[in-house]
Amino acid sequence: MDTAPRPGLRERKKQRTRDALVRSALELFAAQGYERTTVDEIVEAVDVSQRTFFRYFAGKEEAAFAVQEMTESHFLDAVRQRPPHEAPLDALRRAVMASWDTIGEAIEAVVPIELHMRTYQLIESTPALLATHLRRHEGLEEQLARLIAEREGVDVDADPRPRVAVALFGGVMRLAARRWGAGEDFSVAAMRELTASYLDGMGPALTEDWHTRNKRDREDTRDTR
Amino acid sequence: MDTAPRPGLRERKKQRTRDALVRSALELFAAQGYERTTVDEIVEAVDVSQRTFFRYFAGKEEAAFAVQEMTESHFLDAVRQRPPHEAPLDALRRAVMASWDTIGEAIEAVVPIELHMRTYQLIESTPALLATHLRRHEGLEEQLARLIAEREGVDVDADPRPRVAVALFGGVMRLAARRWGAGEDFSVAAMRELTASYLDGMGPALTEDWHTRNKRDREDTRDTR
DNA sequence: AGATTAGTGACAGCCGCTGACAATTGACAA
DNA sequence: TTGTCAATTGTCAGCGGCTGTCACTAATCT
Repeated sequence: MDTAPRPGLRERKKQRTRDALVRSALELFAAQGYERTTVDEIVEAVDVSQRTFFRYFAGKEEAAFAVQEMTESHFLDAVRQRPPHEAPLDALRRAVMASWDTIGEAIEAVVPIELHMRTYQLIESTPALLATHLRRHEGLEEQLARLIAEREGVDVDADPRPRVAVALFGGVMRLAARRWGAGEDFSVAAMRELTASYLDGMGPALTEDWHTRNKRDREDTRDTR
Repeated sequence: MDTAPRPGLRERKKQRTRDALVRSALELFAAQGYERTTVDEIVEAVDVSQRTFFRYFAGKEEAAFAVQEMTESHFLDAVRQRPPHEAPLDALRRAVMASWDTIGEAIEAVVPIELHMRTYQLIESTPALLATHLRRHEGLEEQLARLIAEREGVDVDADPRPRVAVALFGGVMRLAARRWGAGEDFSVAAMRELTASYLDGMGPALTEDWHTRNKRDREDTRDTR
């Protein structure tokens, strides 16, 4: 399973340069904001040319999402490792919880976890980064839908249920993440609590009556003209 | 309620310039793609300076979303007009259906509807535009959540149910929109059908067993360590 | 009509990003 | 070791999005 015997000097050097660029970028972003940080500042701190930066990253944004990328593929792996007898939403929920317990070390190899947390806050509060983050999130949902469809043995393009389930799950996850970022407690434990509580709220939100209102017969809503 | 007696020459001129820029932009985007269209091309077709373009729009993107902006506020109005006795998800569903029946004229006043449709396709297929679209979508969800919370008389920050309900609804709506854009039939009727069918799938997706599997007892999933 | 104010055009300049080409450096064999 | 090849990098030039500044024109106000 270990397919990395000796990366070779060249490869190691590349990895070091890349990590240094990510670290330098995230530090500068956290210190002075994303927009106010120029690529020239980033490369100057690592002492490489601007052209080199753009050989490692397609754009300034990609550097900001380098660590996110790691956590996402880690989560996907966790989903793949769920036993097939678990129901879809159950497997997703357990995979989230499990991946948070083991992602720490991988992150720390590149940047301090605290910096990663601050980067997440920055993404949520910077419109340009938030937009890209949401697009990436949707890409992740697409991959999740295919995984779920495979688990359940259905055709992801013919059967809407995998995508619907993942959309519900993803929507609630984003809600929890947003609230976590807006709160005070940035610990993993807090995130875990929030996520569990929001996931528990999915069912109740679908039952139509919230306070004292009686259950009413749902007439056909297809056409209101 | 009509607070627009005489716009004045100056105001009318501004409106015409703006509409011309939007039309010119969307036509060029549709013809040659978003990225391959420069702001210089857009302003040349309207015969104004590049500086003027950036006085009307914060960026090239904003011109691409000018019509979307109209449809979104139209939908919000439709939600506000739903009678308060309707359950949240029911009101949202009916508001979508209702707003589609009346948005046509407002769009046509600026650009041909067919161009608006093509623009939507373009947004879905252009990564940079898709990202911004998703961020706008989330902004809309936030406004929806506040509306729903007000209708139901709950505190949007203390009670998670409005946001959860809207997240579920919004996620399913995006799914339908995405599929509509990927399909063949770009009529409003097709969109209506798709939306209804996806909304109907929300309930079934939450019930955990999809094929022959028996309902299993949900153990506690809060902690898997 | 004259004063005021809003909208515009022209110009200069920053920043993200890319193509092209030359220079450097690690990988591998002779 | 040394020479060759290929990968990586630096330098330079340039485009497109976007902004600040300032003078100029045209609509509005008195």
